[in-house]
Amino acid sequence: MKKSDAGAGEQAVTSSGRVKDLLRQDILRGVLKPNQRVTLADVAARYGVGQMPVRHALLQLEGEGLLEISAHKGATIRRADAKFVYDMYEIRRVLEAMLIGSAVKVVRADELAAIRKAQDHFEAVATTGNEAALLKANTDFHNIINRIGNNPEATRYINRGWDLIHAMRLQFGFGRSRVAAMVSEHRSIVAALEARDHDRATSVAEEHCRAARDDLLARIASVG
Amino acid sequence: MKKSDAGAGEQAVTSSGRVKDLLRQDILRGVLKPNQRVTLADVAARYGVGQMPVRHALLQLEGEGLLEISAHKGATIRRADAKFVYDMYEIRRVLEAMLIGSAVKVVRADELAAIRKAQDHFEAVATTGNEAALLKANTDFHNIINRIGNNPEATRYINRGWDLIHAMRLQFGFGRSRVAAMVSEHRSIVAALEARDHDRATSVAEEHCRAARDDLLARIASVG
DNA sequence: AAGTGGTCTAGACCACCTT
DNA sequence: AGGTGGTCTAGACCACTTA
Repeated sequence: MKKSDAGAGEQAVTSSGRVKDLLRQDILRGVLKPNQRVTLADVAARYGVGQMPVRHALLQLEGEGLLEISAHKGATIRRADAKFVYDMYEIRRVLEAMLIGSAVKVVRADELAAIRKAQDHFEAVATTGNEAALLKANTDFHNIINRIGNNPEATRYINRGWDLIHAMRLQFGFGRSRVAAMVSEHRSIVAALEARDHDRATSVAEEHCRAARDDLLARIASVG
Repeated sequence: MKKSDAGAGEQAVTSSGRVKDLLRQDILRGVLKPNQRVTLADVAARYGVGQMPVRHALLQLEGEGLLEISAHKGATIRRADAKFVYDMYEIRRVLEAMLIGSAVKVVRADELAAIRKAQDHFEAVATTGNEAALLKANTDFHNIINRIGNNPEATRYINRGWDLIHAMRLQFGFGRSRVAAMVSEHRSIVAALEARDHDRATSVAEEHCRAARDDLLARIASVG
């Protein structure tokens, strides 16, 4: 973990970095809704900075796929419809399958322990009903496995733009039995990794992804 | 095709858009080499604009994965080693397999005709030995198929950052028999699509990608 | 035809890396 | 401490959108 990284979790040292993180949070928490316009003056006034750092932040968030900018017309939060959700989960499905397929061949005992620990934490959070914490624990679990897959580009792609999906998940919540299913699917993933069973690991990971996708799409459809 | 798009091929209407395209070309043609620092003052002077449009262009290119920016330290062209090439081709392999798997189920007769036409053009260019034109014809061929896969996000991801790979390909060239193999592999892809054979289409596409990867890696290794 | 809002220039400021 | 070079402010300019 380099110190100079101004990534999502770390402390931003520039104004534009701070604005970027604040905007990301606003998107995640639904303060900024899909399809909404974002003007330089508004954001600059809200956060007490000039327009330039805001513009830099917007350009970077555009690169992450969270919003769209067109010349002389400004930025709008990317609108995320059912097709977008479906497409994003399909990408995640094949990339995670690829990564777990690589991971299963090289995973070490201490890495398996870290995965199990993340899963224990996930199961603990699952009993609390705190969906924001659950989302984070789930992300952590998958990121550990993905990183062992040893393809940093793919790991980046998987998380790119995913904040939009997380925002929808926070808005629509999980289906009634989905949390319990997640726990059990994660256990299957861990078991497949421990058995170093390549085909089972990839198929279980793909099924996990499809189930998450279908649950979210059902939640979206049921609300309208 | 929207007019307001300031995308790669179209006419950029802003200074930063022009600078972005120029920088992309410079990366592609090897004027800017991997690992090289890119300073605002240099680029601004070279293209006769202020530093701000340059900075905007750099931020956007960072989002495309072509370079890295760290706060107060500036931008460097992303360095692309053998592992990076391998990883990028792995991503392309699984995403293109996914897309052709979708495409084979929905492809229409007129789309098949367009694919065949692109392949005819590719074969015509293949006889000329013009590698830049060959690269473009190859990209066009694959983009047509990918687009039929109807996952715009995935299509975007596939092309994201690929300029770095193209730059290496232009630098190292194709292996002796690679061009002929590309022609024949493309024909297999077209045949699988025409037969609407899902499994054959995905496996042929994956093999095509692996062969391209191994050829480029061999070229890189042989030069040193 | 005016208003809104994005784009660009010039210059001040300041973080980082030398000597 | 000085130099280099990225970051930010203020304001002019101009494209796009109302009426």
